[in-house]
Amino acid sequence: MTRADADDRSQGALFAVEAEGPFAGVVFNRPMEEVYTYAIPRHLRQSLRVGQRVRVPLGRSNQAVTAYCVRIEPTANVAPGKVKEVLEILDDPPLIDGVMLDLTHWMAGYYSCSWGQALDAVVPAGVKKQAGTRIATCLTVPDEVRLARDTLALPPRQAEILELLCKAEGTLSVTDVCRLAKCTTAPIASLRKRGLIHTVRRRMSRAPVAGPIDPEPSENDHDGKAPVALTPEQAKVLDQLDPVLGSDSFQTFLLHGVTGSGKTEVYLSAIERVVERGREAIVLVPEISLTPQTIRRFRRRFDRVAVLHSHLSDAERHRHWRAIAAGEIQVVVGARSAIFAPTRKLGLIVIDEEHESTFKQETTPRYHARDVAVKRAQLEKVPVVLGSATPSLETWANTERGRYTRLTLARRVAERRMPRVDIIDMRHEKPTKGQPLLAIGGLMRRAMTEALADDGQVILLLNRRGFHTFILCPKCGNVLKCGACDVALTHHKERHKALCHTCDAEYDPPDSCPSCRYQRLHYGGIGTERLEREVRDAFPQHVVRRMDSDTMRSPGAYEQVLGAFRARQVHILLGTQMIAKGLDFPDVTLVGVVNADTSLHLPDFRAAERTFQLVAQVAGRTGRGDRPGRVLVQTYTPDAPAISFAARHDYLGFVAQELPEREKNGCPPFGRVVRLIARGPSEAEVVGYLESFAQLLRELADDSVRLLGPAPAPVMKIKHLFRYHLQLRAPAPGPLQRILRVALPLADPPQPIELAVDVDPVSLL
DNA sequence: AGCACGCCGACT
DNA sequence: GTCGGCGTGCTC
Repeated sequence: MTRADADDRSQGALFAVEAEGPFAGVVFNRPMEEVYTYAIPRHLRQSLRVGQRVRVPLGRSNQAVTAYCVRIEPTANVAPGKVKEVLEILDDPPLIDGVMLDLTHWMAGYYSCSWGQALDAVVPAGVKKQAGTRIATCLTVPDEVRLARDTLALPPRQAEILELLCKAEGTLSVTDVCRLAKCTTAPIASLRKRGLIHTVRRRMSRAPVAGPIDPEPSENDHDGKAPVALTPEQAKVLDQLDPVLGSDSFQTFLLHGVTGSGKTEVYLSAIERVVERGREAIVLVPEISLTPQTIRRFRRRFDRVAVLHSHLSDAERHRHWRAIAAGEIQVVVGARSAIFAPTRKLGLIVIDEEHESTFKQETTPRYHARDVAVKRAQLEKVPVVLGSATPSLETWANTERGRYTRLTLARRVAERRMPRVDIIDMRHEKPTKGQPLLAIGGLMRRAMTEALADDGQVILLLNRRGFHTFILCPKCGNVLKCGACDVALTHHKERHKALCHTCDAEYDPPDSCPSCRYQRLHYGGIGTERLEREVRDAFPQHVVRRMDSDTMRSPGAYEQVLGAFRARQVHILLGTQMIAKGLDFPDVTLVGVVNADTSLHLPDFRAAERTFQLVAQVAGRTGRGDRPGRVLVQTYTPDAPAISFAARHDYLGFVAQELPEREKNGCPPFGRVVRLIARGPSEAEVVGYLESFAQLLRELADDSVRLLGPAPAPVMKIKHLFRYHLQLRAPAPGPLQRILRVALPLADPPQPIELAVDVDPVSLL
């Protein structure tokens, strides 16, 4: 097929070929459900494999588009006149193995996207673009020339080059030869002309020698590979895991271990046994936990670790992918998408902090990496370990139902105690008259003074960025909002801007009310920036550092601050969620939760669960050394179960309290939710569309399915687009999937309106 | 998702 | 008379 043919629109029929097997079944990265059948031209028949990407002509214009080959079959089940030919194979070897094909097929059904879209989410962009490689012309010497080369009378340069090529290991490119023989391309061209060497176009790594995957054999490496003595609890858990590790059987474990109980050591020991048996492990952690500390721990224990951060370049990601696919890696550590790592002989999957909502992808396909991991483990016939101090209620319910096996670490390592947690009822902390409201109450301040005097370090959590969290007109009651979003603006004093945290729009802080022109706007609410100011003023002798997404913008800032905190050059570390998870600093003797209520009153059935998790997690950051730790929790709702159970380290109590609430409302884990979000520039059209969609769903739904809405989404407008949603709830996922499979193709949104389907949503905002 | 086809309004 | 708006439907 020539280029001219491909460009000629009127000759589409020329692309259809006489049906002659075998045929390739391909899927597209588009919302097209079916598998399309293409003929395989003779010259590709030997090389085409399932799991490769191909270029195929599509549509009347026969535009060449990329597709994934998902099967090869002897006969075509389509009208023969329609079948066209595969144009080109893009990958060799295939990118996707059989298990990943099955996994993506399952994802497509479960998360209501096309198979091609699921496949496209699995392959990193850098791999698709073949980043870090280029096409080079390689030179080969035919065997008869190789043997007879001494008998040939050649000019000196050409003889030299031929000798070079014959002795070289593997093939050399034109540029390699020029460099080695210190010549131009002229003698090479002459050799080619005489037919003494041949050329092959080949894709090569751009870097002459690929650098090491594991660049930093860290500073104190000596304590490295020595096995660590396990606590009796850890040893018992490992004994329970051991028979399943490397046994080719699927089983899901929940490792429920309190903060500081040594879950990571259990993972490491389990992975060690898997690696000893020649298998590989995938470890998923929330992005925020990919700290140098965590990474170092894995690198000390294993020789070949691939760490997949979000900040890898396309080329680095590609290199890692290839190394994993080549079986050169023992352990893959990474965030969400690392669940798709192309391991060769997977032996174990670990999901650390399995309750974390960052495992849910918020763009199509909206998969949950924990649930995908369980499915992958099932397909690979390997065990999967979900670890958490505060398991999600879904996972907990699965242990109660006997689907998952529960393993418990109830005690901290080294006989350390859980920290004492005191709740401070802020309703009794009266602000001094005439003074602005302070973030830190008297009790908190005193405890900080004591901890610091005792040479301890302090962590303060406040889950809100900015200086003031709202700007209000006291005359007309107007709260200043983003022009594009239905969201209150946050005042960032350092940047002299009022920011929208949803669309990142920046405004100059107004000095009068935009609606009534009143001059004395009230700036209120406390964010991390203001907390920092207050703490610096109150503790001028101590070094204070703030960690939130504003101060952590430059690469390396995170490591820098944590390093300084570890070295005790920083005494008080304050910040958002960022400081609540996974940090392990032995000298932290006080953790203060500045406002435990921030996440408690959100319109989301998981609000209580989130609050419980956050308080319990941050409380776990103290008492990790020889000294006991203490936690203070400031709240206006001290009786909220999420807070009081967290204060008592009582996960089971919280679960026993929360589950009946969920059951009453048919919320997970007592049912499945699918959320449909429509957005568009015209509110009336968005509502109209969702209303008609809801009508269709009501007609299709059986009695087990409940439909809620349409209703405005809690954040009703983002970037000038109105958002409405509706929810489908049912006891089991089956009926919901069936309804969607029928309804979605019948209810394509009209022009500018977009519809997102969120199966098992983690956020309802 | 693209992209062609088709059926109605303002222009050389 | 045509150029071009974007609604509808198909893609092996």
